[in-house]
Amino acid sequence: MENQKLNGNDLLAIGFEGKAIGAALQLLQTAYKGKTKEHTLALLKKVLDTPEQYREHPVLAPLAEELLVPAPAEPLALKPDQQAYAIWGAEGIEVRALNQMDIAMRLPVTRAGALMPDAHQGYGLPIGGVLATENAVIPYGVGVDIGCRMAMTLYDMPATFLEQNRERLKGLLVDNTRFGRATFQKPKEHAVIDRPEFRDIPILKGLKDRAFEQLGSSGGGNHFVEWGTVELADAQNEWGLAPGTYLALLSHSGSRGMGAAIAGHYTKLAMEGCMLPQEARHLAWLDLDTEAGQEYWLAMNLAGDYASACHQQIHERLAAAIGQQPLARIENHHNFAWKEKDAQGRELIVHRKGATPAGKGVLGIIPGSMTAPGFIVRGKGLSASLNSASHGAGRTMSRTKAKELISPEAVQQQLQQAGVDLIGSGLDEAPGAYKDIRKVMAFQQELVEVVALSYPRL
DNA sequence: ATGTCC
Repeated sequence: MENQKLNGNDLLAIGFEGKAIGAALQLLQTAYKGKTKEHTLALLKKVLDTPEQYREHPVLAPLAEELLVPAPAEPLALKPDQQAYAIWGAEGIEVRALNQMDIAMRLPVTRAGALMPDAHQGYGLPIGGVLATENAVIPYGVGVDIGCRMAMTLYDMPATFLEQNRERLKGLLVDNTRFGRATFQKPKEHAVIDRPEFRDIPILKGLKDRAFEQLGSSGGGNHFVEWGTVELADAQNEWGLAPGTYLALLSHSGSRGMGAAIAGHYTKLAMEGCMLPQEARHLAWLDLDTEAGQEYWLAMNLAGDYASACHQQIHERLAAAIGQQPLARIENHHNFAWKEKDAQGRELIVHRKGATPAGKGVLGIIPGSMTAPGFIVRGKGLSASLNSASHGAGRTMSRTKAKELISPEAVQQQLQQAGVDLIGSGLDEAPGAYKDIRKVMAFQQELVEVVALSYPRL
């Protein structure tokens, strides 16, 4: 009798919602008829609070199962108006990259952004995009190759050393680097492989063995290791080196399969929990207060340290091979997220996806192409750029288009003209596939000052 | 970018 008065509104009042209301009302049609309303409501409240305890219950199990179904993620709307952001070298940036940045500036978590002069289309955030969010990290705002970076060591070089030792130096590169799917037969130990994250974070457990196998290797795509000469013009340089010409080893690579697997795993998680409109779906974020967000942050940092370890080993092997200690070392990553404070002292998550950190006095390396010079730069700390600069020249055409349009003969001629011995590369990395680095540097004069030029040789 | 599709 009493239960005839118990209706959906009573269930809403104690916190039931959605399909669980129907499931509970259905139960009440057959069970608990002789019980008081108070008794039944108290029981239902207990099921609502701890449904896992009623999974096996003879009567309440169907309701418990309904309560245990995870609620579908709420679709999130983009803000109607995008926040303003600064662009350097806008005339050289493809429309698709601009459109992607416009969408990123409409995310509810976005607080600031900027676009670098080498920008081009990527997944979600464009390459060359910088995005500052509040308490949220976007796995595709970091990119697939987490922690991808540049590293350079400078060596004392008698004027004619490189020219007189081309074949020997080339041989040392072939012997001491690994590209594509090749790895070292016996990888060198490194402390990064013993990090506790590899056992504390489930996804990393399965990635440790391959990470060790790939340690010290470079991968593919635009990754390289090269000998070159550095023309150091700045007498007030950080290393106290005399202006002049130095032998330089320059490397570009990232976190190999490990970073790619982390990016894939957490992007999928983010997209499941953060439903965005189709045009923004790859910008799904993880809240840093959630377990997944904190895990990604730790895994991303480990991938960054792993990428750094690979460069360390590359440079260690080649320093040993030429029997010299480096005079100076420069390193910077350009696919990563950092916790940084803005001008108001507010902590933001700054994603740089193919952008060089350029805080005041911060050194970085911006490579040109296989024939064009790279630039060692010192950041000027411009806040409108979120303390960033480009991470290279930027592509003028897609990889597919480059393979179609560029002839091997044309590349040969460019290499010869620049005095570069190429050990190996695809046409998709040909100089013609990239913008003119000198123009790109001209666009970003207010972001960085040039410390030295680096000329690729072999 | 990526044992280049689980």
